[in-house]
Amino acid sequence: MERLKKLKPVDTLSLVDKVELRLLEFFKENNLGPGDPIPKELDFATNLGVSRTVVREALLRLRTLGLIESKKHRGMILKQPDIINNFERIMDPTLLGTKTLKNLFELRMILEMGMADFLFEHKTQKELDELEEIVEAEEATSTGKARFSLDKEVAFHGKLYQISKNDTLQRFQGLLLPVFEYVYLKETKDRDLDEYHYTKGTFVTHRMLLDNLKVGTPETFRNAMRRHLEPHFDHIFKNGKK
Amino acid sequence: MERLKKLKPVDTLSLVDKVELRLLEFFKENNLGPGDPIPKELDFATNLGVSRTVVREALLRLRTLGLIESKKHRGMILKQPDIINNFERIMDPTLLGTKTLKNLFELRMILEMGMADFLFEHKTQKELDELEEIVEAEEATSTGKARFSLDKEVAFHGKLYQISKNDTLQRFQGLLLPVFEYVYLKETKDRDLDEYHYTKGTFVTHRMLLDNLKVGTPETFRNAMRRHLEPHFDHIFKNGKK
DNA sequence: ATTTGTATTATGTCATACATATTATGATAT
DNA sequence: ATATCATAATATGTATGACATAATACAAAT
Repeated sequence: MERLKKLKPVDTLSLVDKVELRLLEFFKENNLGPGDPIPKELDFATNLGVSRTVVREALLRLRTLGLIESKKHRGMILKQPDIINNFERIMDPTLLGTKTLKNLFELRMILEMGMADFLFEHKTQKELDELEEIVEAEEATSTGKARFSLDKEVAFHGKLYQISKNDTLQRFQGLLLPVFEYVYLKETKDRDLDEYHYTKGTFVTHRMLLDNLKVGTPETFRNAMRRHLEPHFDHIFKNGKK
Repeated sequence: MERLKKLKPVDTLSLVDKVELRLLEFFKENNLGPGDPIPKELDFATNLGVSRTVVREALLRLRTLGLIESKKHRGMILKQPDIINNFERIMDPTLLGTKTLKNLFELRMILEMGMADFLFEHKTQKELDELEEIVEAEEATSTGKARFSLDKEVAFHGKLYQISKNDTLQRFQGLLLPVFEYVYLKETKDRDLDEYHYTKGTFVTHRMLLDNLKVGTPETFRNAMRRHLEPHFDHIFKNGKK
């Protein structure tokens, strides 16, 4: 009975699984890179000794992952995989678990805290002006309280990501946005941000962040951002402990 | 001729595209979430008025994205999509373009800069001890110079991510690792990190980061981390300007 | 009660045929 | 000769029907 332990499980991979792996091998063996055309489905099928169906499903997977692009009715070529794109289709807050949502919300805060150096490195006058406009529009409608309407919030922080000049980061935050909104709304239901007590009596507004971005340093900006995000940090850390 | 502008392009979506969207709608309409079983392929096919082939391809896409799990020969159920998993298969530095690589490298630095608050919030004595071990092992073999072997580097920073207690972040960094290594190696070829001149004459070692994590604050830690990463920041920003 | 056989079921795989869009090529008209 | 229009060739897209296979439940057997 004990001897059964020696028996290693046989590969239970489906044909499609195997073909997918073989295809990836094939691309590597032949040094195929983005832009290169690949053989047609039928050729793969006959050479691999499987039906076109199987080849097609394997190719479809790689296409779904963004590794292959299908020129309709003409052929397929390898493609530079688009990392972010895969997220987009599944980044639906209603389908993600609460734990993942929490993680993603935290991730966004980490990004905001960590991007300071890139902002200062890449900021331009034009962008500062645009940010200025956003803040002014905000001030015109705001009551001076801590709570902003969600769209103003999004506009301001979105602009920051844009200034970072990192496309991947920018698109990534675009994906995190629905999550942010989702959690934000849930959060503001629980308690009233207007009433929130900032540790030093004042809260850091978008205006202050902007001024800081203009004349400050990455270091001062990080500290300002930390205080700007304080309600969120507080919320996360408190809830984690209760 | 001008009137042609009014003509909006007809939907060029393939049947599979449409079915994929319909399926997603269906899940929402019926309030289906992770764990819930979904109708079988044939039922979808007859009800949608398309062949099983099309339904199957649409389902396969969602499966590839991790939205659906197929219990072999028994049926399919909705699944909590695994955000990170999709990355893993395509995160091959040789297949990613240099621009994306640069973005991802930057992204990793942003994460390291931004995670301080979470480290201080979640750190435990046990983890500090483990980090201590890592640093000691490192010091035993190191010459005291700025350059560390890659695996020590990975061990230390990997531990930090672990301390953050954010699974998504942790797995994300695991994916970024190959990119980091890839860029790191290219970087250290260009110039010698041993010779690197830190702005204040000293460089921040892992030991210092650890001590800071023990007795400092998120704020001091961020500043320490910034200086620890200074060679990388410098490299990125210099190259961007030339 | 545990094991073993059996029917059922939904997915996995196969084979074939036809539809459709793209491109190239050649035919036609001005 | 240039531009426009048919035509054929090609590879993917879609449809259909069939059978294989694995998971499960339940009956049968020891």
